[in-house]
Amino acid sequence: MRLTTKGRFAVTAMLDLALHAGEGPVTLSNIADRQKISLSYLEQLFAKLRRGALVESVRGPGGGYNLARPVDQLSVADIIIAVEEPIDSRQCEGKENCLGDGGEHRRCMTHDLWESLNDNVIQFLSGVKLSELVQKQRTQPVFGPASLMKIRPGNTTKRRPAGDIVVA
Amino acid sequence: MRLTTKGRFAVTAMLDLALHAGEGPVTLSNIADRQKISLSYLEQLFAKLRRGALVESVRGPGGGYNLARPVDQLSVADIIIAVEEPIDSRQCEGKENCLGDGGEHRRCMTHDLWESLNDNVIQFLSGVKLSELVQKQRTQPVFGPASLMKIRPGNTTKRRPAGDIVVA
DNA sequence: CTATACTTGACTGAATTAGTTGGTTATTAC
DNA sequence: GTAATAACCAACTAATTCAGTCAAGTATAG
Repeated sequence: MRLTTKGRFAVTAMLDLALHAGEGPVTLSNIADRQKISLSYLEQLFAKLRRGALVESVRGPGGGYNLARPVDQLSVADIIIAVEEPIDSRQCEGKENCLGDGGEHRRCMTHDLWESLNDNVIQFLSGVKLSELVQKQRTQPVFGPASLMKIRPGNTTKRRPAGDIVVA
Repeated sequence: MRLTTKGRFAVTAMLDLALHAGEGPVTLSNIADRQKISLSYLEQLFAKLRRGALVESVRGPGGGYNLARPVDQLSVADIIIAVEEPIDSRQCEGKENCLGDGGEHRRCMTHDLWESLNDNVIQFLSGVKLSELVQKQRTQPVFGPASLMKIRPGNTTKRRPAGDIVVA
């Protein structure tokens, strides 16, 4: 998984779409205007989102895009995976002979190490559903930097410093 | 936070460094040989790691790099933040007037939304310490794709599919 | 003094990002 | 049917980042 502004754009656009769901198809021009994203760039992103079966399109006047699934079944991970093409993350293509270390371990650690670290991040972002973002956005349109901190349970390992507000 | 191969290289290199700690300073040439990373690219990365006070350098013959902190106080997040320059993540530079939505909410959602999502990922990666990676690497040099899945507690929300092995 | 090894800076080709231009289809409204 | 709408599609572009090269330094051990 990669994590760039591209994914951010996509998440933003999808959140906008979710916020206006139920009002019929949403046009990309509308999203472009509201979120200040280039229309043609949005088209590229939505081509991928459509291929990934995250959105459905309606052509012609009155057309636009709809979410292909309910908001609680669409995660941030889904979106990012759909738009960011996958990463290589190994320079040994499955071979077992990529060490000059003295032979302590047979496979290079790079591969599996990051692969699993990756899985963890994906697991995490899969837990953040569009529905949660919509709800936060609706109930609290203007919020401080810490208001979404507590979206997921599971970060109970660490006490956050005093200034932070837990919303959940 | 960004997440590219650059950060991967850095994490790999730091893990290599950690694995050879206690044997005196480690040279970049050694890391380059073992991990098959270009020496000059490593130099760039370690320049940033040094500025970020994650490593200390010893010049001259017999020199090299040492970790600046104990392995249990060095997280994956520290490394990635040090080498990947920060992302913009807002197109309204703190202004309050970035909507054409009809004025429902005053600030554009993009900014705070991703900011806090970001914080969550950082929080998560901050929990993965070098010491854990070293230990996994030492006790189980060759491991399957699922062996690091359970590094962190906290993903108890979701049952993983049957094939996966939990190591922790 | 000399070899080692870190340090710095400028520079490069390739890839990716973000965006543009210019079309073509499909569908609705008139 | 024809005009308007809006998704689709392909090629092309400027700017940035990635990954790596090259060439100089400077500090230190022996």
